[in-house]
Amino acid sequence: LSEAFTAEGVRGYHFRLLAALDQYGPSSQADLGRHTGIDESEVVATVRDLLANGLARSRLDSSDRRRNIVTITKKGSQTLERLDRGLAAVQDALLAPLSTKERHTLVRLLQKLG
Amino acid sequence: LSEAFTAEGVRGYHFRLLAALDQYGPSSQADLGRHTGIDESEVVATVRDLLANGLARSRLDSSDRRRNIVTITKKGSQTLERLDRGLAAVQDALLAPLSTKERHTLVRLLQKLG
DNA sequence: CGGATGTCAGCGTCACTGAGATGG
DNA sequence: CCCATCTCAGTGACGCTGACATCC
Repeated sequence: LSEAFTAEGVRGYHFRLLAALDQYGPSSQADLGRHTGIDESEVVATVRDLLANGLARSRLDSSDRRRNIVTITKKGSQTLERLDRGLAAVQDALLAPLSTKERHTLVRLLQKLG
Repeated sequence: LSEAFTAEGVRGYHFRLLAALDQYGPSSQADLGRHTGIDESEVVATVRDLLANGLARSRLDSSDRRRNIVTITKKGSQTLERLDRGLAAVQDALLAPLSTKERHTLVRLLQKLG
């Protein structure tokens, strides 16, 4: 499950932040925390990792100097794509015992829970 | 969810070990690890907590002096019962959005995955 | 000898708390 | 003054690895 993550030198937090950056575009760290549910104190360290690995870059918001606008890089997008493919493969293997109809039912029931 | 645990001064590992002791009776620590899926190195520390809190007691197996036979105490059983009731309440609240039929379906689908 | 048991030390991830500095 | 943002330090639970001594 996580061999794809360690192969990319990435943890779950990195993946979730990359996915949020890809989905919402350049975001402040506070927004990243809100979109991913990751605590602000964790976002700080995780963004720092992404910057160090060239998966994202950041600049100060000129109109609000508190904000750190984080943007995904091309390298980050490529890494995210590989992680997405690996995740899809793992999910397929995990859900293999279920038929297509059963998968839909499972998703529906789990969504009802929250 | 976990307020019932902290109220008893207990973590998930404590609960799982108490439940295993209640279900299987006096067990060696190795057996506890196998029954609960908790790593041996974690069983060691967790059993030590249970002993310190009077929730379990242990003695050496006279026929195999490597083994530590752990037994649940009356206090441990009472604590387990309270935890069980608290857990049942939380589960009921969590599954409230589902009908009885839907709960059965969910359990069946999840069992297929595991 | 090989294998099982118990113990210990350590690491990594996830999740949270509290505090502080800066800026709107 | 109040609030948002960012940063840092620390704690706890969970899960694992490697090592070691003891005993069967």
